Amino acid sequence: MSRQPTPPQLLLENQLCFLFHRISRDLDAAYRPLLNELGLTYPQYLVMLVLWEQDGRSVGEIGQELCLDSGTLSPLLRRLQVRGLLERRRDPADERRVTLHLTRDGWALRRKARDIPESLGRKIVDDPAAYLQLHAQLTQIAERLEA
Amino acid sequence: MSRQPTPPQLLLENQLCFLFHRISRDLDAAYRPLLNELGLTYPQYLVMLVLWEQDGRSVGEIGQELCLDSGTLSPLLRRLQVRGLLERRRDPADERRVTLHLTRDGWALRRKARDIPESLGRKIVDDPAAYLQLHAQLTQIAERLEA
DNA sequence: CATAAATATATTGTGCACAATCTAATTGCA
DNA sequence: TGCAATTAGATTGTGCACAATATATTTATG
Repeated sequence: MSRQPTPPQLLLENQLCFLFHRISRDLDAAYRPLLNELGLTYPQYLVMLVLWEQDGRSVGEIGQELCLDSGTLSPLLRRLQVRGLLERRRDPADERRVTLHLTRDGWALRRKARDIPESLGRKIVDDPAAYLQLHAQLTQIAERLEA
Repeated sequence: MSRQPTPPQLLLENQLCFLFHRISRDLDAAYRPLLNELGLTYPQYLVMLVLWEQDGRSVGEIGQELCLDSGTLSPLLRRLQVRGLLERRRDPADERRVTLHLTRDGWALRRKARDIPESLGRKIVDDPAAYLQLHAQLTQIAERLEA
């Protein structure tokens, strides 16, 4: 039987990838109680961030911003629509496109979300300088992986 | 209407959390072609890593190692069993426990996985010193979030 | 010893992620 | 103009993640 000891690179504790995987789930769990009060999941919250920043974007534009395809976004957007947070309209200029438009309730939710980012940020790193350093380093890693 | 400009902390580009979310998915995508050749998904690969390191662990022990509950692990382990990579046995000493045991095929897969970690590691950071620094920083963040 | 509490795992239901496929609309070009 | 290629989005199917709940076994307690 091939029961040699496991080579060190196959040990879980040495793997950077698992740390990213794990932190991503930790963050999701940290967001959950806060977002529950807004009735949103984390990916739904991301879509709301994108629309709060610029309303009326299309499905494709949101997908590009969040690196998500229509298979993920279509049902997610339908749930936000059912909740009454946004409307979907066919773009008259290009009938293939569907644009999303926040409702009054969708805009109102922004006030309740205002304090979430800072609250979460503090859970990751305390020091603002470390925050910026890590942000820069991770941005570089993400872009490298997406290249 | 409440159409004040979005406060900066609600801007997607300023958020560390989204970077973690995004990198986690980028890594998943980077693993996919490599793991496809082994017929594994990334979470299945994590379970195999844990068992290669120490065979015969229980569902709960694996869950603790990977921070996963039985709702995720039960069906995942069943798929690995159906693939013939492991067997599940009721622990005779405690009939509530189910222990997992790699088959010959499960062990054989370790050889094919040997080069994956290094290949992935290089996609994240080139410099070994930077790898270690980031590993330490992320470990601290993960432990802080899980505290 | 009987039974209540705790523990280990499984099941169900919801939602995200992504590949593959499909439809409809638009664009390019011969 | 007419048709092929492209583009936008939706749908389907598989798998992960997690909350809530259920079941069976073990342990603790009176």
